[in-house]
Amino acid sequence: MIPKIKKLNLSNQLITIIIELIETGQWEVGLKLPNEIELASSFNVSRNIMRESMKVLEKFGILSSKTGIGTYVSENALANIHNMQFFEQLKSNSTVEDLLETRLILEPELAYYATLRSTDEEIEELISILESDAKKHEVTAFFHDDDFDFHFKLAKFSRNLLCENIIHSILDQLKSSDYGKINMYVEQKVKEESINEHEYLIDAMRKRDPLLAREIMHKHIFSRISVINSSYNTNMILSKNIEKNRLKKAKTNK
Amino acid sequence: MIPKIKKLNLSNQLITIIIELIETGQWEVGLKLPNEIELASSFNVSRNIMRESMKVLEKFGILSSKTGIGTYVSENALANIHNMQFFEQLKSNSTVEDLLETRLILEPELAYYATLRSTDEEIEELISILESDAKKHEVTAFFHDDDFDFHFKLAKFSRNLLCENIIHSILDQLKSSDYGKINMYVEQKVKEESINEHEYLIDAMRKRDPLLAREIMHKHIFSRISVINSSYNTNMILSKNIEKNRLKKAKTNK
DNA sequence: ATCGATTTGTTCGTATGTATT
DNA sequence: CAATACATACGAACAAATCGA
Repeated sequence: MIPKIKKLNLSNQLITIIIELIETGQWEVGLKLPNEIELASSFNVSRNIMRESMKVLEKFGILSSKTGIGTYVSENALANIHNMQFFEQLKSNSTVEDLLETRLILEPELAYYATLRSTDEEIEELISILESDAKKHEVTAFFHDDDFDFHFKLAKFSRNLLCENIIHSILDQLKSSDYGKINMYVEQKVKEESINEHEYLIDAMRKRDPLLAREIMHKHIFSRISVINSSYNTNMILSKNIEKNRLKKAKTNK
Repeated sequence: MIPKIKKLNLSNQLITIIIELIETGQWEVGLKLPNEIELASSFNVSRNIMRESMKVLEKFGILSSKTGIGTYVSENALANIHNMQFFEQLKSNSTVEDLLETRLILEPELAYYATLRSTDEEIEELISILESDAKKHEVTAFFHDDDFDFHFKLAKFSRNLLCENIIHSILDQLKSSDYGKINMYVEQKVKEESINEHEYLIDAMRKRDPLLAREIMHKHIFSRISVINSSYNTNMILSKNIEKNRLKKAKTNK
């Protein structure tokens, strides 16, 4: 095996170094940094490199620069360093299992809240998505934009912006994953089944029955996951029935 | 009212413009961009500003530059643009209500999964946190590091890295919010109550009773939220009892 | 395999705008 | 108003990596 030599560019190195300085407390929160010229010379880089790094750290809420005043370590630098690491993971490293399981956790509750908080007009919106969905008789993409829209709008109607964003990111991520590609070629029968489940959900929302809506959404996502599991990827184990196996695994791995 | 004039610096403006170009499809995914000098002149900025902007967009996984080759719009640029917006919101704009409600949704489920998936040794870890917690007889910070650790470790033991990170970010955010500061000065009685709830939860985990663990965690977070609501901030309405009022409000606001 | 063209990576010098005193 | 300190911005140049002839 030939070891891969990753040559990090200066600004990325600098970003890492500065984050470490803050994490280890050598640069305390709220600290006023020396000016750009001094900083650059103390790190032995040019001013532009210094600025490129600081620009990134500023965007992530770790540093904060004010014209004519100076640059400071942000008050919530530590929290945002973690957010940044979270972001790195979200960007590339989330497993399909984690993504699907998070949907299974979040979306039933969001259906619950959406049932309580959505307006009648908003429920009509969901119906119109479903109709445009049902009209497409051809076996098109199952995990297509309409299905995406339905789940995304429902998250929106739950009136929790944070959860809405989380779901949006997860759905985006899934679309570009293998799971998303597999879902494109699912058979017509499964597609119709899913549309039916969406219909049941809307019925529950119309009746303003949040508990029923939650239950339907849970079954819906769970069955969707199961279909994918059984037909395409046996490793994608999510079923609650086999969680005891996981438990054993965790014990033996110890 | 004097309108606030926000003078955005060039690179931030440029970042916004480029994101819009990609969102509207004018810059397609996978597109190879002109070289930095041409780009800079077409945007009427210097090459350094161009580079600062591109560096940020690269860190967010929206652009991708390779030495000697050129710069491209990333394959998952659209997903990462949304991730970036999610990040912006996470950084600063999440309401305490949304943060707490998301805990209420996630953590009971995480307790469920942690009960199924944690090792015996990991449960012991939770106990040791609790003991160091209980030892501190003085009325110290209630929402202090031990409480944080307990909830964070539990999320870790759920074996879902995505959820673990979400919870970590939320707890970080709450600590630095008004809610976090209020929580510092809660009375001894409430603190003991909370520690007891943690104990019940550990008992349920030892019995490997996931449903009970979930229920206890839900009650725990819910009661914690209620305490804050009733004693400090009547606007922080989260109780499910008053959700019907929210529903009415949503209707009338339409 | 070398050379030249292309492109990003990096540096320096200089000028401008803005906020504090 | 002037002096100072700082971030913001520009332009020219060279270094390093990559690709194709």
